[in-house]
Amino acid sequence: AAERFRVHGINGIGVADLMKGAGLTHGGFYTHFDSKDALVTEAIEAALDQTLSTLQDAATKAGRRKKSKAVREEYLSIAHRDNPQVGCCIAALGDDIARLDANAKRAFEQNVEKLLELLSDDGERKRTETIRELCRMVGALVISRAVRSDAVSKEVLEACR
Amino acid sequence: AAERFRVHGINGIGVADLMKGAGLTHGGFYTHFDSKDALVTEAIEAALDQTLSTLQDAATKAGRRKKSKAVREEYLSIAHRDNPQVGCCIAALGDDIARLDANAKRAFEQNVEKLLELLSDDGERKRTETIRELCRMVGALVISRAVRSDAVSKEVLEACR
DNA sequence: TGTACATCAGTGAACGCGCGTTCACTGATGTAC
DNA sequence: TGTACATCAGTGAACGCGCGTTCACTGATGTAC
Repeated sequence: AAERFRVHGINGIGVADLMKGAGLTHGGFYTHFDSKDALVTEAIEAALDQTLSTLQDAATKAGRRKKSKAVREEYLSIAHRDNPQVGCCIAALGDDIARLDANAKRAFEQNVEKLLELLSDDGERKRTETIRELCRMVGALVISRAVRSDAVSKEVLEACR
Repeated sequence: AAERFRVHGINGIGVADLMKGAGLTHGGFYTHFDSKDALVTEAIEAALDQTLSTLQDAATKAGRRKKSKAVREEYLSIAHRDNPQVGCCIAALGDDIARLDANAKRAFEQNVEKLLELLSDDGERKRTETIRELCRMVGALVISRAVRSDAVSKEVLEACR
């Protein structure tokens, strides 16, 4: 579900399709979740965590180089643009999350804080600066996915990288 | 429709509701549009134009000050955050547009180019720099709307302003 | 080890509902003579 | 000016469909004695 929501949007995929994707019939869904909304909340939390740890891995592998640079390059890669199903929720579901309830927004906010920490180079950079960088990264990914020409899409990613 | 789509998302509002909002019944819809998709395309084009001209007005009123600064301040205002129905489509519908067909994406891309021009201070700033600024603005608005606490939301807007 | 019963994830038909779309019809307006 | 007809935006019932959700039932597994 965490993958499908990112690809199709929250209203773009239903319970029956999700269960089919899991190799089950739709009826059994409610043995596991109270409602689709409950699943949405859990799926978003899972997706946020998953992408965070991908970026943390990129930071760890960076070795002596600045962590923020490694994170930025991973985030603004063509691979990230082309694989929203395993990518950042802020970029893939930001608009949907803005319409969700406080629970989803709280999880989202906590994730934003963790990303800011990851971009801070162990406290070396100012919070204001890391906020700007995160915003730039998110905006770049959204625009690079919504633009028609591949040239402009790549130009946007590169400019922000 | 251009307003409702920005508030509820493209899948979040239907033909019948839109027609009711116009004071009509749903049946007459197809006298004016071939399909909901056709309306979506036209509505997005209209919304893009509308927000562009709001920002152009802000630039014009700026007088001697840098236009880009005036645009940025208008874009990253609390008023813009709280009124998506008349605000930027990139931030309100970016995720949805990424899932639409080439027509919508072309209109979107043209609008991005116009915004970049508006941010260029009559060609004074480099394209790379204006791209970065646009991405930062879009990301900031998306995040400020999806975050739970008002304090963090305002902090994000202010950091990018 | 063997039988009886309880548990419970999963099935699949069915629920009411709203979706996008179609269509026969209405009734106000414009045009022709 | 008055009558006859054409046009066409808008109406509202109906279409098939997929949605989220419910529920009686199945059948595999675990537990008790």
